[in-house]
Amino acid sequence: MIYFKNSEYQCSMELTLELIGGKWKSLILWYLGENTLRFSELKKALPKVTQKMLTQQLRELEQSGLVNRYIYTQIPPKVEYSLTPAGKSLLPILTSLCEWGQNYVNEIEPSGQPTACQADKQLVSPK
Amino acid sequence: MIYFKNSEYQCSMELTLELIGGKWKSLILWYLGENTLRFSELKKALPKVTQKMLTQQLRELEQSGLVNRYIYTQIPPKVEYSLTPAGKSLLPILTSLCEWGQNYVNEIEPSGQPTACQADKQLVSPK
DNA sequence: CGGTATCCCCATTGATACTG
DNA sequence: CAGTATCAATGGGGATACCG
Repeated sequence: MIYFKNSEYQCSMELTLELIGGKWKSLILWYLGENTLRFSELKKALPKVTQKMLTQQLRELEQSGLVNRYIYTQIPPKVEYSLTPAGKSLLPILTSLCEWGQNYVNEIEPSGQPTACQADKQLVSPK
Repeated sequence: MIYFKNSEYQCSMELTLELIGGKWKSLILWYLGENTLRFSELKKALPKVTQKMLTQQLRELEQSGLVNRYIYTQIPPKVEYSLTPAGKSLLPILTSLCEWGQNYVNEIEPSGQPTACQADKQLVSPK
């Protein structure tokens, strides 16, 4: 049994899922990657996530120390998000997961269009 | 954009999360590991999951081709679950996630008790 | 034992409006 | 622009009962 932040977990996997198992968390971490993105950029990259949800999940990731939040005190406001070292340390694993998903699709449906992990992300980064 | 099973996904990560992002799916895959477990054993290993949820998540994992379900036609019934090759191919990544979680805890709370991934699982396997 | 089938609640999420 | 605040709705998930 693991005790952490007033909760108990049966195993490390359960704890890990508490940190990144939220509905959109892995996806947010993945799209942040090595980049620094403004809130609106993140919102555009994740159109299926509502503003409310995005804010909420970002706050939790921030509490967990996986995401940095930098506020420019100006009007109109500007807020930038990036991964902390702890967050970045997760990226290799997320890459593996992504590749696993690609292999899965290719084996189930070999007819499908070729997919590429990095290409996915580049679709959203250029202005 | 990736099309798969009548749904469209923005990237491979989104697809992967569809497969294993369910509330308990990663945990189920993790506890199955290389083992073959009966429904009741799985239920005991995951006390926080209700029978309904466990059944439901297992069905979805089965549909996705990650879990085998073998039914002994006898009374009382006996059903055994195990990972398919596709499911097992995920285990190294789950192990990495687990280890990442341990490192995270140790860095945030160095005072904590030593944790071990494998030890976690052994707690539930003996009788 | 390993499930369905029902009922039902409340937590998560969405939609909308407002603000520094 | 990047949020909060509020209210409303939906469906995820719990509890219970029953079945092959």
